[in-house]
This record gives sequence, C-alpha cells and structure tokens, in this order.
Amino acid sequence: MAKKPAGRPEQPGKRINAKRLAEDLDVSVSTISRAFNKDAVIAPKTRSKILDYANQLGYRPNPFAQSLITRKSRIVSIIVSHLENPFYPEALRGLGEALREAGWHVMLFTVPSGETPDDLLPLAISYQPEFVIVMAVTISSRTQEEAERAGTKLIYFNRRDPASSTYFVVCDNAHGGSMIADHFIDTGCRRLAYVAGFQNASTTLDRWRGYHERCAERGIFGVRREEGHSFSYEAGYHAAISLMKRAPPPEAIFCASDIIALGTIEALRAEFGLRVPEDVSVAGFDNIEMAAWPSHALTTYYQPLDKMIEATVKLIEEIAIGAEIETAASQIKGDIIIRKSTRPLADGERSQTLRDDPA
Amino acid sequence: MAKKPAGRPEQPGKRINAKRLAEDLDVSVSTISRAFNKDAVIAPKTRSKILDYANQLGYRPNPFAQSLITRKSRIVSIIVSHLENPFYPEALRGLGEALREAGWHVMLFTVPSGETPDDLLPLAISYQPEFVIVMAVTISSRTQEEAERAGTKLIYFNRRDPASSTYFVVCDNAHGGSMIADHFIDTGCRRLAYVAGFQNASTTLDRWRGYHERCAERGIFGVRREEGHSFSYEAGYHAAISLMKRAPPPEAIFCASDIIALGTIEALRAEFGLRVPEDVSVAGFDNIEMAAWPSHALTTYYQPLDKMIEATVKLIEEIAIGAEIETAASQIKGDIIIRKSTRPLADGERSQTLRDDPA
DNA sequence: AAATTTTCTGCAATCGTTTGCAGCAAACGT
DNA sequence: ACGTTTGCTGCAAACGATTGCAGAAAATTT
Repeated sequence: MAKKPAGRPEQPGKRINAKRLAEDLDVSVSTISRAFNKDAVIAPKTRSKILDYANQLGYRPNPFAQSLITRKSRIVSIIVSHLENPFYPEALRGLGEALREAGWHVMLFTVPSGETPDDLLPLAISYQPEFVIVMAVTISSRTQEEAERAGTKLIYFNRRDPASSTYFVVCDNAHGGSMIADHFIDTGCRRLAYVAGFQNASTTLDRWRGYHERCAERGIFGVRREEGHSFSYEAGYHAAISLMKRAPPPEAIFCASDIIALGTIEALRAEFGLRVPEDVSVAGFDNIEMAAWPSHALTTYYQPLDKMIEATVKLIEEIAIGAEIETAASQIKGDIIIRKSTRPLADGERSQTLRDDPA
Repeated sequence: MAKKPAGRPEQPGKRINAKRLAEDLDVSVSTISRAFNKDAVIAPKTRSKILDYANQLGYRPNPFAQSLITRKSRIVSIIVSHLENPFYPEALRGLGEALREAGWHVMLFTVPSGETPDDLLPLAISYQPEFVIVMAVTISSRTQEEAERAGTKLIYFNRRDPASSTYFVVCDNAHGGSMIADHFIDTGCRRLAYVAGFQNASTTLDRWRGYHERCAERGIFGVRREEGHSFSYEAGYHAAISLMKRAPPPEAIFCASDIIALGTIEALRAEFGLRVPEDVSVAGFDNIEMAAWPSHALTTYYQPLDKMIEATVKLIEEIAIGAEIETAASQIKGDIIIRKSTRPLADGERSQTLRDDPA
C-alpha cells in the first residue's frame, strides 16, 4: 500500500484546494489547474477523474487566486443611477442575465440621488473589474482617465459622450424622436411640445433633436420645449402644468421617457380635466412594461433593450479577447409603438412614415 | 547617491504595487501594508508618508491578494428574482447604498423567470462572498447546506423560511394584513377578499394569515382567497376577473402587493365598469412610489424599507465581526397608509384600530 | 530495435498582499 | 552606566491558483 493507486479517501480536516485534490489524486497542482482550463493540454481521462472528484468534494478554483495570477477578474461593474425609472431595472435585469450567461460576475453600484457617478467610479474600479458599464449621466474626463489608468474599460449604456471616444451602446434616439414627430403630424397635430429629462443627458438631447428637426422638415416650427430636470413621474407632472398654463396649449406632447409621460397624462387629467388623446396626444419613450398596461396604453418608441444588451455583451467579449474594435459606437434602431394615448389616424390622413420608408 | 534618503522619483515603467512603494520609499512591504491597516502598529509619520505617496501614485491595495490571504472578501451577493415588482428595485437601491457605505461590495444575481434561486446560488457563492442576501423565493435546504459549507452566510430579505433557522429580515406581514382587515371592516365592508401572490411565498402566507384571522376575530367569515400566482400587474388583473365573476362579488379586496392592486383596479374598471372605491375598496401592500401617484392613490401598508435595510446591514456587520447573534429573526412593523382607493370612514363609524390601540 | 515525434505531466516561479515573530533603536528606570 | 521596557520595522512564510519550460512515457516512423 505504499503506492496509492486510485486516490485515497477524503480527509475531512484539510482545507479543500487544488493542493488537496492533487495529493488525494496523486497528481500535481498544475494538472488540477489544467483540468479546469478549457484549452489546456491534459489527458481526457485525467481530466474527468479530477473533475469528478472535484465535484464530489464541491471544489471550485479560488477566484481570487485566479484573478491575482491571471490579472483577469471576469468582473464587470455596473453603475446605475436612476432605478426609480423602470427602464433601468429592466435593463439591469437583462444585462445581469446576459453577462452571467457569458460567464461574467456583475458588481452593482447604485448612485444615491445628489451624487454623481464620478464619486462612485473609484470605488467601482477598486475591485478591478475588467469593465465598468455606466447607465447614468456621463462622467468627467478626469475620472475617465482614472479608469483608463486602472486598466478598466468604460462602456456607456443608453448614454453617449460626444466629447470622448469611450465605447457606448444606445438606441437611435434621434430616429425615435423623428418617428414620434411623424406620428403626431400624421394624426393632425400641429402645436407640438417636448418634455425633456435631465438637461444634459444625451438621451434628452438626441430625442429632442430628432423630434424638432423632423418637425422643421415637415414645416412645423415653434415646437415648445419644457425642462423636466429628471426622468420621473413628478417631472412630467410639473412640466405638463407649466406647459398648459401658457397659451396656446400644445395639441401633442412628446415626453423624453415613458415615466415622464405618465406623470404628464395624470397632470392633464387631474389639473386641467383634459382627456388623452381626445384633447391632447401624449407619447413617451422606452416602452417600459407599464406602458402596455390597459390603464395607460401609452404610445411610445420601443427601445430595443434585447439588442442593446446583446451588443453590449458582444462588445465586452470582443474587447476581452483583445479583438480590434472597429467602432466605439453602437446605435440601434427601435420602433414606434402606437397605442391609445395619441390620436388615431383619421380617414384620409396618410402616414408620412410609410411614405418615407416603403417596405 | 548610494543611500536614497527621501524616496526616489516615480519610475513609470514598473508595475504599481506594495513592493514598488516599498522600494521607492525605502521601507518594507510589510510597512506599506500596515499603513493601510487601520489598527496596525506603525509610526504616524511613516504612515502619512506612505499614504501620501500612494495617493500620488493612485495606489490601492489589490483586493484579490487581500481576500486571498485574509479569507475575507467584503463581498455580499444579492440574489433578486422579481425586479418587475417595483418594490425590489427600491429595496435594491437602498441595500446597495447602505452596504456600500458600510464598506461592502455587492454582487448582483438576477434570477431569470423560470429559474429558481437554487440554480443561482452555486454561482453566487463561487466568488466567495461573505454573505448572500436572498430577495426571492426561499431556497431548498440542500442549497442552504452548500452555502454553509462554502462559509457563506445566508440572509433572507423580505422572506422567511419557517423550516430553517437562517437569518431573515421581514416586515410584520401579519400585522399589515390585520390592519387592512380593520380598515375594511371599519369602513363598513363585509364581503372581503384577498388576492395572493406566489403561492408559497412567506409574504403571501403571512399577510393572508393576519388578514383573515383579524376578520374572524371581528366576526367576518368566509373571506375569499384568489390565487394570483405571482406578484404582478397581470396577476392582479386576472385575479380580479375571476373574483368578480363569482357571486356574491366582494366589497373590498386586499391585494398581496401594490402592483397586484393596480392590476386589480384596472380590471375592475376596464372589465366591469366598477369604480374604486365607490363600488369596491382595494388595498395593496408595500407602499411603492407609484402607490402615491394621484392617479392611483392607493391605500396600502407601508413596508419600512429603511428600517429593514438598516437591520440587514447591522446584522451583517455583527456577524462579520463574530458577535453572537441572539436571534435570527428581525421582524419590523410598518403602518397603514390610507389614500383614496378605499372607502372613507363614514360618520358614526369608529375606527376599531384606534379603539385597540389608544394613543 | 532504434530514432523520432507526440502527448502528457511536474517543477518552480509568480501574482500582491497579511501577519507572527524576532530584533533593533530609543526611551526609560534605577 | 546598565538593564528593561516600549515602539517600530523587516523577514519570511503563507494564501491558492497559472504557465513556460523541461523531461518522461507512449506512440509512431524508419
């Protein structure tokens, strides 16, 4: 019994690590490691022997040791600031699942109201994630450099920073704005308005740009713009009030997000006794789940969350394996979803949208 | 220049770690380490010299090396399954911030619909978190043991598992149910109903128990219970339909969550042309932000999220420093919030609640 | 059967920290 | 002046993996 041929029984006292497996199985630690590394050279039956035994013991390679030696953490941090906007939980869920399936661990950093992602980034990179996904307002260039220096790649989700060359994934917000404009105009609305979200958010800006440029193209000028200051129900509520107080009141309101639109609709009803869409058309943006509820039936522009997430994960994977990325930008088209918060197309009216894009 | 007295200039080429600092500053690596360790013995001016230089270089101790050697990760994993219920984003945000302030990193695991937290736990513990907070359905005892074995502590948030002795933090769901019952009865409702969430969720069960036991105490029997099968708008919508189809229809409906209540209200309006609260009283549970919106004005029971979070973090900290925990349970009372989705108290009616609890 | 190639495994260095122990210098007591 | 205490610091051994290199064993060719 000097040579232990098949592996000795489990010794409960000892800590359970690669060394332990190695001793029990009479192989070297290197071999244990190789058994877990997909493309390492190792005899198939040695591998399965090890994997079986590891399974039996409940062994898993220690991720800290792995990260330490390989300098790869397989962690991506997500910084998210506005969880009160249902779009973000939805995005977070999708991203979380997709990343997990791709073998990444996600660390979460929620930005308290009043703070900026800048304050959080140092913390977010302190655990050495390979990527940081920012779902929030943009980040100062100083902080961006800091991430750079730490070897962490920054990716904006649903935000872009025209001033920098960081990666970003967004939907085609300008296209969305123009689709809404078309829909309003097609259904006979002429006095149009916009309720913005955060003043400097790229989403606010791009949606506005697409919207009022399209209006201009079709001969509608003087589109009013009301600052909402945030993407929230309250913002929409208050914006609607100041919008309706000044004559002439708009016939149609495009809100920079669904949640703003819901607030807007409520203000119209509660404060002015107006009906939607009979008196005013209201459209949102995002197509959050709530928009489909019969009580709201909100016309909106669908953000292709699935595709955006897919693009994000693909981007991450490519950067991770060191592929050359052709373009830092990923901009995905969504589509308008017409429900009951906007006037229907009257007989005789033709959809401009269809004329533009025959298919 | 053989002796370098004050520290040499920064050498850009070398990797930046404790060894690098040590060489530049002519101290040992141990001393670097001690400078960062709050209660290590080290000369104050040595420490500040090191800290200053570290700051200048942007050095931070490598968390993987730290975790490896100390066997403490300062990570807590959160498993959350139903982000579509707004209660969870709110909870997630609060927990995230509180934990971060307490110096913890949080890893997020979202459960895809159709899977159970059981499937996720192995992954969740693979990064060796010190704690796993489960905000989801309960977990099989087999999986619980697995966590145990990995040295990870399990904490249920908003769930409890009567069958096990794991830590948990919940609000006093039974109390909530009884408060709603009182309110319904006080306002003259007699034919009462309940819309459940997940069949086996402790929240579903406890709220129901408090509700119908209180009814029984006050002489109301035959409270109907409709299964919602999930905590969602759709669940509420469908439950309301089958509830109203069978005579006699209830005068008041207590829904196991706010989001269910919103679906219920919508079904009453859209499918039966009923007004709330004139025809039917509806109450929810949670007090999510949406409940306060004027369009809903939902009567509900306030879950004391802040206190629950506080309790959770306190629990974690105590366990982490190895304190003896007297009790695994933390059950916190909330309060009823009466808005406009339930009948007002008519003249001459007295609140039973007030009679019970004079103050 | 010898030479060559192929396949697999082990050695040992490495990643960046923490920490018990020993030791040195300065400060103290007598 | 000499022993003793005190205050800091350095040495070196961990923690648990990965990986280039060398070499043994097995398979193949000559």
